Amino acid sequence: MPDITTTGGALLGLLSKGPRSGYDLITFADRSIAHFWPISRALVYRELARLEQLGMAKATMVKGRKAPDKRTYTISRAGANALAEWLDEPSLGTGRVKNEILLKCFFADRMSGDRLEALLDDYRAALLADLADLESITARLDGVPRARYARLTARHGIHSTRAHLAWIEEVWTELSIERKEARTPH
Amino acid sequence: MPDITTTGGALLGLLSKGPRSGYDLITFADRSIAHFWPISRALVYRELARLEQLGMAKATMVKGRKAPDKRTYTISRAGANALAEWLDEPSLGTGRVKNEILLKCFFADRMSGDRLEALLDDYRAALLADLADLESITARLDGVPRARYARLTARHGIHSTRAHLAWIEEVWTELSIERKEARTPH
DNA sequence: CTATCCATGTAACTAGTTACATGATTCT
DNA sequence: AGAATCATGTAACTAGTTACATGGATAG
Repeated sequence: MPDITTTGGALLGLLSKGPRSGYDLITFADRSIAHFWPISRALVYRELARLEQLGMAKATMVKGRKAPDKRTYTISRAGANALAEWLDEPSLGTGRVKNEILLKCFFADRMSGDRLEALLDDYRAALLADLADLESITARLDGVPRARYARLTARHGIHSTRAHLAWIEEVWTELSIERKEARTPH
Repeated sequence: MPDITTTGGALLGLLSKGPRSGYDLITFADRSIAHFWPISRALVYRELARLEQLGMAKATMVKGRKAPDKRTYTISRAGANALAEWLDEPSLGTGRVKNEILLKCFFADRMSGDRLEALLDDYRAALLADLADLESITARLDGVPRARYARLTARHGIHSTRAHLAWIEEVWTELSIERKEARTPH
């Protein structure tokens, strides 16, 4: 019944590993769940305020010595319950995937010149960077039992990224076949 | 300079193929770009109103005979320019991927019993449904030159979906190895 | 000694979703 | 005749982003 949003669930999940400030949660989230659930800074603070209001987390002010004062949040009993409930709820669908590059590719016949090729090259570069990142993450987590599920989610990223790269190659071969055909008409 | 949003670009792209009403655009988008750029109904209407206000599309009222009156939108010269500009802009990153199932998987050690298995089973079912859908789309578009890019985006979905399915199998094997180890401790 | 970064947040805006409304048509 | 569906949209809400603010620490 406690109307938990997905981002709220994510924050409760992170808090369930120990008390953290908003800032801590942001940096931690960036290096863990951001690949499949990015959260912007401002949203973290707003959601934390809401979770506190719902009684799912408790904030305590901590005087800063070499930094500004901050609020440290601790998950409450109610919060732990809500987290468990949310985790146990079935999730429908396959996840929202918004890909602007694909959108542009869909309209590629409206593009000028070889913009599509440039688009694909940029895409590949970004994917390769991602892949390297993901691979260093899994390497670091390999054989660490506590990090089992973190590693598995990174593995998902690897599978997925490689698939995107393979798709790019497919597009390139199809495009080059066409260009050859265009040079030798019927 | 005309501050075009991505969803605005998508609508202009669809309008560039011919005049359409909001309703037409919604149904068309659902069967074309929705796999990588879902747009909700209400947002289509709001974006169309904005595009009209910006002078990128022109609306004409059409009396309905067996249906309510409707506005049909036609892309304007300025709209076509904005579309071309937007398509030519570089797009950074690899696309936003929000996957609630992965998020839950990340927190699987907080889950009760075999909820993770159920989660993965649901995920697989949804992916298989998606895959069938995507395969029927590509089959339909195969060898239709006009639909070249539409087909390629569907191919992207196929690559990606298969990767997700492969990941599920990987998780299953890892989980079953662990269960075996749990039965025969050190 | 000043420019940049760390650590913390707030305020204002934009994008996206859900719920509501309506009348005609076709299905049972 | 009543229920579901088509074909349109509007209104109200929620989620997410971008821009702003601040003061101490550290690097050059």
